[in-house]
Amino acid sequence: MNDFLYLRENNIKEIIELMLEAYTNSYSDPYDILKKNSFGKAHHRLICTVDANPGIKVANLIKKLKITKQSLSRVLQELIKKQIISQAKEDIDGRQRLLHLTQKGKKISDEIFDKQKKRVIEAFKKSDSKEVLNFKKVLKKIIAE
Amino acid sequence: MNDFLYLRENNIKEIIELMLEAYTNSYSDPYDILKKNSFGKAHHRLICTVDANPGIKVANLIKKLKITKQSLSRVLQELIKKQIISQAKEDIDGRQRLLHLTQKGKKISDEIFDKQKKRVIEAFKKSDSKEVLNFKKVLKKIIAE
DNA sequence: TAATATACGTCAGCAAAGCTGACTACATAA
DNA sequence: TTATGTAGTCAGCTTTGCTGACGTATATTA
Repeated sequence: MNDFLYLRENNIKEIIELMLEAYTNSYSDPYDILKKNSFGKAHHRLICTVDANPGIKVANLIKKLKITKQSLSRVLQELIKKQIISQAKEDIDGRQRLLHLTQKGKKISDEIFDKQKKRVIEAFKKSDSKEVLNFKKVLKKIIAE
Repeated sequence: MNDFLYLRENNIKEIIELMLEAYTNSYSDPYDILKKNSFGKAHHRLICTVDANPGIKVANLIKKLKITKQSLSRVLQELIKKQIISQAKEDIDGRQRLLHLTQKGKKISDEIFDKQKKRVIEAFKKSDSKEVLNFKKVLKKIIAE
């Protein structure tokens, strides 16, 4: 099939399943914090994405999360009302709304992150810097089209 | 905070968000194949997991996917009826059901995989074997408790 | 052997999170 | 001024998750 072992179909298939499992595990860890705040998985993904992309536009959020604006809106408006996320008009193009975590939002995001990071830190502690660097590099390449 | 750069909070947070994005992207690629077969995301995850874990028990599937047996059952029974997944009694413990993809199931899983693998192959082609090896190693460490 | 525990399946109902389509409000660009 | 682009909303639907209760077959244990 292919000269490079790591490009063999079986290896790719295995890695695709590992990504599912790693994601599922990582994003279920902060379950209690989310429940305490009456948040679900949709809120979780939204908070994480806004935290990692401060000032993101609604349109880009939709692209990243791959959901419709109606699905996003239901959750986003809820988080805006609860003052977890704030929106501000973009200066140059006044149609766009730039999203940020509020102070309150940052606090909750950090609480979520504290639970979520443990698993990753444990994994990274058992790895050397080169491995972690390569992990991140490949992740980014998978995301890029 | 920490002596090791890769253990800094900001890096961990970024990586956790990259995992969300990589998963979201990878698992949305075979959308057309799934739709063609009237399958949703739940079917997708189930097929991938059984493909990667032939002979898996229902109880272990529930643990891996982190859903209830009722949620699993709805989708699983549908795939059994459509002869995508087969179940067989375990020899030693007759209560357990071992799950496998049928021939038909393998065909569909491969169709899904063909779409899904492209993104990963592109990423791996831009990487060297060491990077891919480390990517997989770290993924596994994140999964392990 | 009889009681209990385990693995799986099922019924009913509910909640969360996704979807489509149609429409409005406002801002920008042509 | 008109057309296009960004965001928000209403209505209704499907999919995917949940809880609780119960049934059946098989193992295990007292």
